[in-house]
Amino acid sequence: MEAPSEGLRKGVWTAEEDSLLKQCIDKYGEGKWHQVPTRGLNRCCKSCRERWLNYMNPNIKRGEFTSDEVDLLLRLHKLLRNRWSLIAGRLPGRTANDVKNYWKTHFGKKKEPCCTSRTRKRYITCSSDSQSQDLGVAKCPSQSNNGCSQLSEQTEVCLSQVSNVDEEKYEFLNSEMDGECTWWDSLLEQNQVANAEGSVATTINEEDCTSMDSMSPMFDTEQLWSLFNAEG
DNA sequence: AAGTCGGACAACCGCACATTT
DNA sequence: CAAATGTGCGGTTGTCCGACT
Repeated sequence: MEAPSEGLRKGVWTAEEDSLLKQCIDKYGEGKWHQVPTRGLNRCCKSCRERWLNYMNPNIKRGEFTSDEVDLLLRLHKLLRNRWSLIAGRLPGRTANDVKNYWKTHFGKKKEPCCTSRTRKRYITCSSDSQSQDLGVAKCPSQSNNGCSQLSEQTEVCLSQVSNVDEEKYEFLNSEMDGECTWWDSLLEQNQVANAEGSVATTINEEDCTSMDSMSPMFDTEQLWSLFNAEG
């Protein structure tokens, strides 16, 4: 199954290893991870994959999360829970690891983001001229060819209300999320009406939105995103 | 100035799923 | 159909570094 770990390097990647990895990706392309360790890179294929997907991939956006990204992240987490890859798929340039780390850092500990007296090295960006314009819309990983419109209007609605003050932002986001069930229920309700004639039906319409974990295994995320799109 | 604390993030690990043989 | 292999994902850990004492 997994490659034997004897003799394979672990820990922080060096610039030389990064360079070797990039050469391998250039040659074999993404997805041929088992080829990489054969190119003089003494790392297991999984490590190579992670390094590329989480750090070296040119599509990755570094730096602070913008306010609309945070807003979207909160909404998506409410809906999807810890499906970090799905959430990341809706945040262009962000990886599942990024999203996961950000969530745990800022929200996972039930910590008020501003209650600390320390000035942290990273902040939630709340500028009114956020990068939302540059961000455009999130793409569907499974529909990466043409992408799809994602929550953009809802996000803009939120953005228009986001304050430059962290406390206000946090409270606002919380209040927004408190209304998420209503919004979600409404979304499902609309879909039910739209599908009343017998077209594709969602399997989650009976679910309380606070208990997504108990969702039917038949739950189809693509249907969910189509609902998102239809709503936005 | 030095030591400590804690946040942020990169990387590791184990498991599950998909694909191939 | 079952085993082997490859890949993806989420949870956890380790390290770095800035802020504080």
